[in-house]
Amino acid sequence: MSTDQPATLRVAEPDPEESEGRRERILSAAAELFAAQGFDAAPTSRIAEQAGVPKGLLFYYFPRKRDILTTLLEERIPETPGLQAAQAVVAGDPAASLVRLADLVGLSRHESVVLRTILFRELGTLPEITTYVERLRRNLLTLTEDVVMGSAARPIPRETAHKIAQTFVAVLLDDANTQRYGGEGPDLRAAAEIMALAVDRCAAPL
Amino acid sequence: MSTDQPATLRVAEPDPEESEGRRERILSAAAELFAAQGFDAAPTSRIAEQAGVPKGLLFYYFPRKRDILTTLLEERIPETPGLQAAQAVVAGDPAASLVRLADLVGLSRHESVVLRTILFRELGTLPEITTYVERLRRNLLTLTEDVVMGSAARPIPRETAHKIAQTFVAVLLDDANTQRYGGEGPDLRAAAEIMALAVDRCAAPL
Amino acid sequence: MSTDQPATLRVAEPDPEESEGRRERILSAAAELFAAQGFDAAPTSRIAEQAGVPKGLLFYYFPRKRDILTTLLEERIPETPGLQAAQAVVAGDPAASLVRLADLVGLSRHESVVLRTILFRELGTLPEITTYVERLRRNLLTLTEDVVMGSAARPIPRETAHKIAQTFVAVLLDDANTQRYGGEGPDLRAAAEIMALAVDRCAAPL
Amino acid sequence: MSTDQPATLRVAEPDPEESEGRRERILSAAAELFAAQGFDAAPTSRIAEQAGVPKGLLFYYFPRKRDILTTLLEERIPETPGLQAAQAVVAGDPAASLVRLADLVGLSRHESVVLRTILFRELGTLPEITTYVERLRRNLLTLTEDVVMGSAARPIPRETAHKIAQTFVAVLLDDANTQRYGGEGPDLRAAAEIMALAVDRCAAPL
DNA sequence: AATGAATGAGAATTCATTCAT
DNA sequence: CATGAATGAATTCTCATTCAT
Repeated sequence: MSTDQPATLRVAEPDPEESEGRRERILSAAAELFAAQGFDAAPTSRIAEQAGVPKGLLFYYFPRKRDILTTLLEERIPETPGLQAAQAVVAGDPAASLVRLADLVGLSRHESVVLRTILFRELGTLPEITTYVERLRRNLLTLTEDVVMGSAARPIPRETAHKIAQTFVAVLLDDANTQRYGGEGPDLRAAAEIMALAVDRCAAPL
Repeated sequence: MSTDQPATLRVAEPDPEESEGRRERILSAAAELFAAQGFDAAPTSRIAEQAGVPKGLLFYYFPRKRDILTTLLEERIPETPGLQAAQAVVAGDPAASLVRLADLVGLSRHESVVLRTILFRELGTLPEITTYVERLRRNLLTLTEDVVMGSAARPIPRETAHKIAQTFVAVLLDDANTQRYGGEGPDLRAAAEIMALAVDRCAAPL
Repeated sequence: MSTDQPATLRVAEPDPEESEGRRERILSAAAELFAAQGFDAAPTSRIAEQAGVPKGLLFYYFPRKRDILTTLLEERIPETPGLQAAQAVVAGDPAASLVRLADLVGLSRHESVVLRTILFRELGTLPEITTYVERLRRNLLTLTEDVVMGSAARPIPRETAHKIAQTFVAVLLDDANTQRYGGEGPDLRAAAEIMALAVDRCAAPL
Repeated sequence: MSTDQPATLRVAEPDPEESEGRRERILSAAAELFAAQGFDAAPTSRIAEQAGVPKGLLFYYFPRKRDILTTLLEERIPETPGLQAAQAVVAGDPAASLVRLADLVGLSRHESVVLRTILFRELGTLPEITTYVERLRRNLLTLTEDVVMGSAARPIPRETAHKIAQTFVAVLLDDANTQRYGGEGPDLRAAAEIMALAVDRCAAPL
């Protein structure tokens, strides 16, 4: 009885190496290496080695090397679908709202950084990547625009909100891009404050 | 007779193929190919072919392949040295000034795009590239800050100018990055207008 | 309850896919693929796929890949055992007799062509194949010689009949070989007529 | 002076291994191996080894493995172009003429046998091979027909000559095919005699 | 100074075969 | 009996780099 469930669990995940599942370990190792050296420069043999699996297994799961990359896109990269503008809105405080939004989309969450690095590096080599990045920008645009509209103390023209969104999304993406190489990027909080000033200025009847 | 051979030498330069100099042609061909397919995916043989020079010559001028890349960085990438903030300033009109600045630094001039593409793609692989991009950002920051300060109708705090500069430079760089793959990036003019609103709001005594 | 399972077993055979038996389906698929692309170029995985059986089953029935080939030779290639010269003989008409013989041995029957293709292609790689082809030629020689002797209007020397047989069998085999690639081979009827002329000439007292 | 020409020659071909030229040695080694084990089963590494050249050189001369095969076809396989029917004709003796023709086309000359082996084996895999074999058959047909017409003691109908040619060419090709595996093929002399009988029979007014 | 033939260290990928279940 | 996940040896091919001339 006490052996029932525990036994299964104990046997299922016993080997520390097996804890993640071999297919997943290949994906993780590949993500790490693609990010560090680029897709072309990362040999499949190294991926297998780092994942601790035989070389043949890579091609059992992913017939061609690029399938590893596209699978990474499909399975590992978080979309922003569930995210609602309302979750970020701090009524009457656009600056705080935008900072919160940035936090929620989490482009700079560590786990994301590795994948984002691959994304920005390999941009333009695979159509899938271009498509993904374009969709990401569009999603962020809509989200940001809604947050700006929703958090403004007084109503502002949608057109202005749109321009602000364009600006802020660029900052968001430039920030993500900067993190690829650990450089000093834009200050998200500062940008949010500037956006708030613009909101304020344009809302004010003057 | 003795004049015969020298004549050939004298004529050597006008040859259209020779017009640019073989070393330069190698660099141009490499730039094109690195941008199009990435550093790793561009074979030296293709570079030689496209440059119209024998393969051996590549390694005569550039002992290792990566030397072509670093030379490209050193010799071909325009710095922003001569540029003075004053050249961009349109007194009293921050928006126009920023647009003008963007134009002057010319990150999106066609010639630049090729090199920028390489830069952003190979970011993180060569330390030289990281160094260059960081310097570029710093230069742009200073320049932008000065332009904002110089074009504001009424004085604004330097701290605010700094934040605006951070924001606008991010937009500038995100725009440059977008051009790598021909995607739709931020609208520079819109961003400039937003910056102007912020300047206005913060300058206004309210 | 106890009838439940057995019922399933009883129904097992009618399944259209099962109609031929899985082992037979493997052989058929292999024959097709070996003929189309050659033994080496036909992967076992494709054979299994085309046969609609799991890959493991191949090696259950045929421990090594070449066992599929040898089994094909043993079980699928029609010998000419039952065939009697008398069945082909049209008395007094050697030409018609030879054409009839060609028809009876049926080297060019569609089903045979596939196997013959493999045979001629893989000739020299497996000793079994060489043996088979040599036996085939000998059988055909005897058969043809008898048909020539039996159909000649007037008696001819066995030696001449032997030479005619050698010639006609060569035509038969060259014809079979030609069908491998769908090329235009010899005209069997024309060859038979020529043989008849020779018979006639040598039988005639002049 | 005396050192001038001889020196060059002496240095040019000194190494016994170099005597044939490396590119040629690759082709010879490949021919041998393709004939012995088939195109697919002969690894490029073995070819290089047998030719005594580094593996990379194969791909320097022949970018893809199949280029070795097609080059063999283009450069090593003797066409029958210069051959004139007249060269084989022994007036009034069709049998001798046909034997002589067989000798002149030399399908069974040792050097040819290796290449012919490849040809017949790989028939159907490369279109170039099919084309070549079809052209060969056509050339032989014309040649044989002319020899038959030219050597007949008394005139015979061209149609009959054509049928005889079809028959004899089939024997020729079957003979070549047989030599692939060292089996016992048709007797060319016997076939020639039979052809002569047919010529005789059909020329005779009876 | 210039060149192109040559090389060998890998690269991605394939595939027959094994074996635990 | 049957299976499909797993493996590693082998294969074709690429390419930066060298070097004799």
